[in-house]
Amino acid sequence: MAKANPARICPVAAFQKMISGKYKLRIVWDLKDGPRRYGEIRSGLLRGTEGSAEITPRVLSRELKALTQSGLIDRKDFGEVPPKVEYRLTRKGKSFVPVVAAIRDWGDRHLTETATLVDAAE
Amino acid sequence: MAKANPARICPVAAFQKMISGKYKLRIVWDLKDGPRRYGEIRSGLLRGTEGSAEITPRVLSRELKALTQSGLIDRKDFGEVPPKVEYRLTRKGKSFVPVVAAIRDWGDRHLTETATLVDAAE
DNA sequence: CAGCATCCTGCGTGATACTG
DNA sequence: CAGTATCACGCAGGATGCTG
Repeated sequence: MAKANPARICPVAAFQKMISGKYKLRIVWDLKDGPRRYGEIRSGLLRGTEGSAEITPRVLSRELKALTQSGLIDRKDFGEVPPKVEYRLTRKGKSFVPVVAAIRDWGDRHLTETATLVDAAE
Repeated sequence: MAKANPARICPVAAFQKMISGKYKLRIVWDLKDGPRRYGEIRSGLLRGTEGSAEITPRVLSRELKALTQSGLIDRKDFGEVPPKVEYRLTRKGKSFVPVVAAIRDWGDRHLTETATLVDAAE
């Protein structure tokens, strides 16, 4: 705890900041099975997104960059000519997967359909 | 692996939607110890928020309303004169606490201080 | 294929003032 | 005390078009 900061930052707040954006969590989840190319990630994100407008490169690019900066994923650029780039989880990213799993798990049980009010009765 | 659903909404997306907003997660966390009044929640949120501008009533009110609609918390209005309102976790909300705990836990280990790039090296 | 450059828009968040 | 009402603004996020 060599953190003599005036106001310790809340881990939850930091988390929210880190995964802010519609796709970050899903990207991490997608990468849990191994490295994926830019296009693969893009296609993968289309499934499961109801109305699903195509995710624009600008947005995806941004998310990937942010995730890279957060240290969750790693960008591997294979030489040149037809561009090929792979993204994969870093150690930190892998350690994060269980958390996403917990989120998915909970979401599966309490969200995704009827939910919202069902067991709020208590 | 009951995964036979057709146009299923992604649980992760649903989760993100549900906890969108800077304070929702922290509110839930705050309420894990028991019911709290509006003002208490408000004060509680100030601690830990670095630059921390006072959270405006408008925002807090909105978050609380959203959480109520999500079925995570419950609003209990004691009669009238001087207004007293308590918020507490519903069953669903309580079931959500462990998830937040996981998030906090992970955040404590990988965020909150230097982080960001430290072990991205791998 | 894997992006970047520009423009545009909605909404989340904050500031400020008022009320039952 | 526990909110609501208005105004204002930055930024996430989508649409299009271009490139090495």
